[in-house]
Amino acid sequence: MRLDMQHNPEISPLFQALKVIGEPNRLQILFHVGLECCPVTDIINATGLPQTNVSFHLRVLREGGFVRAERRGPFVYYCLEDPELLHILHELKEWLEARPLLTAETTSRQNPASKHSAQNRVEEVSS
Amino acid sequence: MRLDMQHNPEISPLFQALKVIGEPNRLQILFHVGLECCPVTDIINATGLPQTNVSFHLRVLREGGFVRAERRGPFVYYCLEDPELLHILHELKEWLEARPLLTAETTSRQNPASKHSAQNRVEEVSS
DNA sequence: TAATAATATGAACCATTGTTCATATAAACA
DNA sequence: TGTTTATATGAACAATGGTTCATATTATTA
Repeated sequence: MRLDMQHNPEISPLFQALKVIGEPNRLQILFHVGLECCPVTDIINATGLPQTNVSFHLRVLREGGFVRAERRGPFVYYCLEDPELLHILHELKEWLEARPLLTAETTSRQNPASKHSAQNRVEEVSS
Repeated sequence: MRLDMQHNPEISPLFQALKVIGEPNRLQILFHVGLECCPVTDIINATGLPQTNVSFHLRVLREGGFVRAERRGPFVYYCLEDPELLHILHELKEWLEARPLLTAETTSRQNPASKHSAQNRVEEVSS
């Protein structure tokens, strides 16, 4: 990535955040924690991920300010810092699911059959 | 990434989308296109990215269903598929900027000085 | 205090993906 | 038709970042 990009004040916080939540296991962890705090063991069982991997992702989420850790006896509970995040993600999810489905020609990044096909050419527009 | 994750119907479309827009150059391109279609040359000039790189990111955005291409004479104009995306991203951005700032201890992923410091330990909670 | 359970960490490894290079295609114009 | 401009593509390369392994830390309990 170009250095001057991640310091662009206009979008820097946005892409820093998207980098953190744009990872499937972390997204799954966020949704599993949900509105109720839960211990790491819970997340390990729910996701099936190895303990060390869960700890890694929890650290990224914690340092991104999305969750916080609370020790309760031998367990460390993780909680969402702000449940509002769930609303925003839900809204994005709704929007994505409402979109018209993409065709195979546009979704596949290497489909030999679609090369040079009519669908692959850009729409011609009267300028 | 685990295979069963990207096929989890609950979050799959969400993380597929976040992967696409969670890249700084693509995010910059999305914001630059904004509400008005613009030719690739415009994006090249605005971002300073090499032409071939811009084309690469435009392809990812196109195949993700975020933008569409329209040829107008010698130029190919790119347009947002749905401006609603800008609203959602703006909302996320607002929320991020409203959050309390993170301390150096929590944001730094390898700060030797902060290791084993009081801040690095989890909050103790009466269970 | 020894042993066990819960979680974190650093380093090595490996996969994904962004970048670059060379080149191809498509349209406009001389 | 030859040349120039605009954009796309495939392959090689490089970097980022996720995963695993071994081990450390912290708290509990016998």
